[in-house]
Amino acid sequence: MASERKATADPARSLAILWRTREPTSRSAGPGLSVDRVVRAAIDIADAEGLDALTMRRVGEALGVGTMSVYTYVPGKAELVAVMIDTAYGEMPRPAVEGDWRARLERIARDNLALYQRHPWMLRAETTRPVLGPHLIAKYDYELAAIVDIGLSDVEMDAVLTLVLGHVKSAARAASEVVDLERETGMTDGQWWQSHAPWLETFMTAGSYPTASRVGTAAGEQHGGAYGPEYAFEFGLQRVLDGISVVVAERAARR
Amino acid sequence: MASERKATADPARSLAILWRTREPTSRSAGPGLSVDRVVRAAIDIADAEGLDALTMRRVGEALGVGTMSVYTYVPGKAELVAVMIDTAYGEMPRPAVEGDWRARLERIARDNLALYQRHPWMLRAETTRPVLGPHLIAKYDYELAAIVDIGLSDVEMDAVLTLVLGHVKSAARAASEVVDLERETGMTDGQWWQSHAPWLETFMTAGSYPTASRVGTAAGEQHGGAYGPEYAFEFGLQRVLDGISVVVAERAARR
DNA sequence: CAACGCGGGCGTACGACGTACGCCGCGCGG
DNA sequence: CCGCGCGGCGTACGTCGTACGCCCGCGTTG
Repeated sequence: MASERKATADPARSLAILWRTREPTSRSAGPGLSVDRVVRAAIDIADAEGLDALTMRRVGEALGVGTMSVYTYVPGKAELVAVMIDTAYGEMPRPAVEGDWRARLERIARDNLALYQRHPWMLRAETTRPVLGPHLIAKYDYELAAIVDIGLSDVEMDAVLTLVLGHVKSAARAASEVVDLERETGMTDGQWWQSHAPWLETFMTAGSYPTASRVGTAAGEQHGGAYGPEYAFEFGLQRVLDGISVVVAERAARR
Repeated sequence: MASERKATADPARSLAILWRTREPTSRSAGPGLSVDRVVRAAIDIADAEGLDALTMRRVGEALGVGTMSVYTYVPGKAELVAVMIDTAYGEMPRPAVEGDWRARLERIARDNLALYQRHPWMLRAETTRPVLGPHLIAKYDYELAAIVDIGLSDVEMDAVLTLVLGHVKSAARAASEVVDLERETGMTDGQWWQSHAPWLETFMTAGSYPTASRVGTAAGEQHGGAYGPEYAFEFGLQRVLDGISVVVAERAARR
C-alpha cells in the first residue's frame, strides 16, 4: 500500500494543504513551526542547491527541528513539493494587462521564463500533473485574461496557453541544463563542446552525416557564445506567436 | 567525490559505451552478457513498469545475474539510461522524405510522439543534456534533411527542430501523465476531474475567477472525453507549423 | 486547583536505493 | 601444467523517505 504512493502526491491530501483547510494551529501561536515556514525553508534549499539537495532531513535541519517534525505540517515530500510549486506561482507579478494580445502573451511568456530561472527546481518537479492550488488557478485566470477577447473558443484559449507555456518550459529546461551542467562539471558549455567537438567530428564524418555536422557545429558555436538557449527561446516564441496570429486573423476575418 | 556524480552521466564514460569503443569481449563469446543485452533488459523493464521500477538489482534479476555483474558492462545507472535513450532513438523509422517541408516536419513530429508513447520513461530520463550517441546524431541528420532546402540558416534550422521537438515532448509528457496517473489512482482522468470539479468550483467562484472556471471546465470536459492531450498536440503542432511557414515565406519572398 | 488527555515534537528503525570493495574460480597463454 | 587476468558477485556502507511509538507540556475540564 505504501509502495504505490511514491512519486505522486495524494491529490486529496495536497488540496487540503494547498487551500489551507486546516486552521492555523491556535496552540502556542508562538515561534512554532507552520506550513508556510516549512515551505519557505524548502524553497530556499531547492533554490540554492537544487531539488536533489531537498531532503526532509535537510528541511528539518534548516528549521532547527527534528526530521520527523516536518511531517507534522506536511504529509510527505510529494505534497511538500506540490505546495512549494503553488507558492512559487503565487509570487509571480500580475500587473494589469497592457498592449495587444501578442504583447500580452509575450509578456506572460517572459514572466514564466523568469519564474523558472528563479526556481529551476520547478522544471524537474512539475513532471507530475499540475496541482490545482489557489495560486495556480489565479495564474491561470490572469493569463487567460490576456486572450479572452481575441475570438477564440474556450478550448482553443486553453490550448494556446498550453502551447506558449510549454514552449517556455522547454526553453527554460534547456537553459537550466546548461547552467547546472557547468556547475557540475566545472566546465563551460562552450569548453565542453570545444573539447569534444573534434572527437565527435570524427564520428560524424565517419558515419557521413555532413548536414548534422555542419548544422551541429553552427548551433554549437551559438551555444559556445552562451546565448544559445536564449536564441532558441526567442525564435521559438516568435514562431509560436506567429502561428497563433494566423488563427486569430482567420477568426477575425470570418466574423 | 562520489556525491557529486549523481544525476548526470559522466560524458566521457557514456560516449565510450555509446560508440562501443570497447571491442566485444572475445572471452567465452557464449551466452554471456553484453552491453546490448543489459540495455535491452533495462528498456523492457522501463517500458513495462516505468523509470522508477528500473533498478540495478532488477536489471540483474531480469538477466539471471547478480546485481553487481551489471556494472561489468555499464559504469553506472546514469550511463545505462544514456545508452537506453540512444538505443531507443535507433529504432525510429527513417523512411525517405516525402512531400513538402510541412508534411515532412509533421511526419517527424508524429514519429517522435509515437516514440515517446512507446517509451514514456524517456520523458523523465531526458531531463539532462542529450547524450550525443550515434543514433541521436543519425536522427538529427535525418530530421535536418526535412528542412535543409527551405531557405533557413543553419542556426534557424536547429531552432526549428528544437521548437517542434520541444512541443512534441511537452504534449507527450501531458499525455503520459494522464495515463500513468490513471494507473496509479485507478481512476480515469475524467472521473478524477468530475469528482473534484464541484469542490474546485467552490473555490474558483469564491476567489471570483469566472474566466478560469469557465475555460477550465471546458478544457476539463475535453480531458474527460479522453482526447484532451491529443487535441493540445494537434492544435499546438499546427500553430507551430504555421509560425514556421511565416519565416519560410518571408525568406522565399526576400530571395 | 488538580488531574487528564491530546497533539506537537522527535528518536529509532526499516526497507528501499546506488555502488565501492574485494573475493572467488574459470579458461586461456606461456 | 602453471598462473594470472577478468567476468561474476556477496557483502556492506551511506543515503533516502517515512512508519511507529514515546515523551512532555499545555489547555481544558471536573
